[in-house]
Amino acid sequence: MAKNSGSPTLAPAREGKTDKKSARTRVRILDAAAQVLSAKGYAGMRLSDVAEVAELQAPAIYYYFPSRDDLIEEVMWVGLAEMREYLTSALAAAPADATAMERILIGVETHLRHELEISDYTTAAIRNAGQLPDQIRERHDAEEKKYGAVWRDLFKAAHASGELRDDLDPYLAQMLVMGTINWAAEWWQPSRATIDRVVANAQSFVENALSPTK
Amino acid sequence: MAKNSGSPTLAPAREGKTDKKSARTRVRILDAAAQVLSAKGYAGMRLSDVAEVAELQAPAIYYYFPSRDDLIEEVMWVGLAEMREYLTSALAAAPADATAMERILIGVETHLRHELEISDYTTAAIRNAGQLPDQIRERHDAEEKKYGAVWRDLFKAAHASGELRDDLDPYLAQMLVMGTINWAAEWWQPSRATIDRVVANAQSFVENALSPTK
DNA sequence: ACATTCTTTTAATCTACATTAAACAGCGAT
DNA sequence: ATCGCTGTTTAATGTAGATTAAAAGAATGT
Repeated sequence: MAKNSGSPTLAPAREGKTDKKSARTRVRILDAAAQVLSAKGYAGMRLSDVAEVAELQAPAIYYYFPSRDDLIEEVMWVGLAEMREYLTSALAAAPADATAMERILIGVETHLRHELEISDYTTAAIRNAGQLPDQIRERHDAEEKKYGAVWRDLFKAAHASGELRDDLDPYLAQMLVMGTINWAAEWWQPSRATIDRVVANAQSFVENALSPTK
Repeated sequence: MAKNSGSPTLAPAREGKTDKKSARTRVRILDAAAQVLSAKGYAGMRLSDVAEVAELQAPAIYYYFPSRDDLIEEVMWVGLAEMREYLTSALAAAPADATAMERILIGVETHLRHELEISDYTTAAIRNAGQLPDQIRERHDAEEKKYGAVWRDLFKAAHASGELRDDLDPYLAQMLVMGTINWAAEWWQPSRATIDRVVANAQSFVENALSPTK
């Protein structure tokens, strides 16, 4: 059930630390929190569980995070923020003459790969987005809006260039695509299909879902 | 935020009661629980919150449900079970010569309409499916499997009759479609689009996503 | 009016965490 | 070998919230 490979390298931006030794512990706690948060939910995430997964004692967490809520806030934020970084840099790397649809398919791939690799962060974010106390929710909502905006532009462009079937509302089309790819974190298991296969199927699915029939 | 219109008429099957007066209170509690469960999650659902929404005192809940977990189990179950009933009866009502794709689109419509109408039950089920204690999870998983099986048959049929593009894996295609429609409960708001519009867009989206390009 | 069964309320319990306090261990520099 | 800092542990503390007990309050039939 533990699915966190990568390093949420973004996180420590706030602190001025570029250390290595204890910074690793911090990440270990963050990963553990993502895992437990995803499995038990906002209210169900016990610090003792996080501690167990991170292999230390609960109060040690307070050395790195001022409170349980701060820890949760960071988990909720990391997945999304990283996701947006990946997406924007992937789009930036695309050839300048890429069509809107090609860009959307890049988005599908980037989103899926990142989502499935750090799925604890993703499912934590998905399942708990609605359950957060207002204070925590703010930062998360802001980040989510930023991420959504990137996608919105892609769909606007596709609509403008006639790459979107005209019986589809661009906003609804975007939401339907987001569902297609977000939901993957809920069902995907390495044993059922490789990430490559999922990506290929999703791209084909989305492209045909959106494109006008010639 | 309160979105429960219909009557989870299925529920009292277990008890031998066909009453009216207090049965209404029971439903009120169930609806309230769905709402709170969807908003706060399994661990975050306080009986006092449920009580407040249902407009009674917390201990009164114990008159109708043996424990918090039993209440939750029933909420998790009702949405799914009703959904399957709707789906199977809608499919049964379809003309005998309906194509596999037509049946899938019936499924899309049925699922979306039911989901968006009783969305508290749906989002509760979606968000908490992974967070339940094993005991509760069982019944839910069983029901989920039954529901998934209905869909699986639809996709098998579509695959067999060549109505599914052959670069799509039937299993993955099913999951992608489920994502498209399940996710709607997370973003849909009556203010953004009517249910009819959502249904129409989703059907068009799914049909083109799946159908071979002639 | 009264007994009986349903329904709901207020007043105790009891336990599981988050958080805080206090103490301990490693370790580099002096 | 001792000081001071970083990181971690064990031992309190406090509170929220599920559950249970006991007591009212309706409703219904007689």
